[in-house]
Amino acid sequence: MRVLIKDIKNKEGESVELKGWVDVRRDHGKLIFIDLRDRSGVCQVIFLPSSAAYEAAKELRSEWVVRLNGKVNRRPKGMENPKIESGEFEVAVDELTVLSRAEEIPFDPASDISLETFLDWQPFALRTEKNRNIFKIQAEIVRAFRDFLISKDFTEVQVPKIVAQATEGGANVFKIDYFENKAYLAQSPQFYKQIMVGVFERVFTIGNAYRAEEHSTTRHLNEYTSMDLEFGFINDHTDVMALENELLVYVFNHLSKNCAKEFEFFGVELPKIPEAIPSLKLKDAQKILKEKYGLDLLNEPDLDPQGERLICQYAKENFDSDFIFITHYPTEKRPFYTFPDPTNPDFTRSFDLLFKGIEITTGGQRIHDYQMLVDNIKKWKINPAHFDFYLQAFKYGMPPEGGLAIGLERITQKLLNLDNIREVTLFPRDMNRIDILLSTLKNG
RNA sequence: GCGGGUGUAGCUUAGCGGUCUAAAGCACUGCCCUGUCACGGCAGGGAUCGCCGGUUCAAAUCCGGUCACCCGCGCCA
Repeated sequence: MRVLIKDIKNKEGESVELKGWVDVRRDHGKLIFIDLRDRSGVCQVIFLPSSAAYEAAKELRSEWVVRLNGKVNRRPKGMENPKIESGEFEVAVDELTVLSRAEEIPFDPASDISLETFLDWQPFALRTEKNRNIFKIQAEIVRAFRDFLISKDFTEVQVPKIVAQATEGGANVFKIDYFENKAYLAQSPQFYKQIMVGVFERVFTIGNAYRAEEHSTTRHLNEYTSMDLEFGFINDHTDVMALENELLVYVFNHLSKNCAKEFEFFGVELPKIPEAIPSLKLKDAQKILKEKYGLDLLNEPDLDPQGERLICQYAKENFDSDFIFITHYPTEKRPFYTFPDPTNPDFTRSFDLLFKGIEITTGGQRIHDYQMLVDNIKKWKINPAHFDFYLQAFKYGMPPEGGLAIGLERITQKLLNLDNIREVTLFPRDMNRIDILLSTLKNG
């Protein structure tokens, strides 16, 4: 029976079978050490000249996959390795089977590589400790998001990614051939999650969203993971903000419990998240930027990247918060379904959440009144006939509702203080690359 | 799309007009090593310095073009 590496500490003196990858080899001639890696951790195994496996062990190289049998021994005094969980023990191997050989590895997994090399070699590069940690943390973010919402009586739904209409305007969409017709890749699950509020009252969905924007930045992807939620019977957008606040507190608590080792690896602390994340109206944020930092965006409908960075700095200095809500974006800047502020309809009951200088969430209250939606669609000069399907949900009774979306890769990136969003994306799609460089297809 | 930057062994980098017949660490090959843990020691293989052209007695090094990638901006999660 196979034993996992993390469990060998309970098997002292016993003969165990281990399976895994050769992490590194240290050949001392008469004495060969291998660091063996499996899904649970790393341990040292030792081959002595007296072992039947000794000759075969001379052949071993990095990333070979092996099965071995040996006895778990406590390491000699002074030979413990405090850096690894199994460091007080080692396995003296007497039987070795090579399950798979590996070619010479293309780079040193313990050293830094360039982003380009990482992307070129992702199927192998993801095996490094750094990358296992990144994607373990990301998986736990998703899990915490899901667990929290389920505990709040939300229902998870799956929604299509092929859509008939270029829904939201603004961002560009990918056109695809759909039999005899054109179709598009969804920019967001927006319409479907709203429709599902009429069914379940509270829903969430985690899935890919597509943006055909020709940009090359450290925070954009053409395919990203959107964590969306939407729920009914709200009073206004502040209910959505309050839920997100509670959600994030839950997520970070979960991470501190389940990913302490991984965060330690990156040398980062989890951000402090206030019980009430500070909030500014866009206009007020713009005034602060002008007065405090001399950045004049007063006539802009939004903050620019520098404005986002500065207002986050302001939040850190004045509220000791890595997070800040910006609310009340101009009506003209937001999609047609955004709920206007009754006290000043030029602005909306909408918000962005900024975290360490970038936007990680957009959300708000939506228009739930059928006639108001239809009027708005006309005002936005879109053909309401294209939205008949969506509008059914509102025609037949929709409670006041709202929701939000969190960019999974962005929150992961900022949490770990990593430079480029592609470092936290499995197989990122950007202008130049779909796994392989598109330029190599052009030329080859 | 616009602006800036970078391209030197498999990887990470040094060299930035002559001393370069291109250097180092890791990886790879061979030999040595019974306590290493990114083991160590000795030896070796591996690069027409992204590509094309120009300036010069002389170009990895300067200039122009080109290709590729990276960063910033618009836009956005």
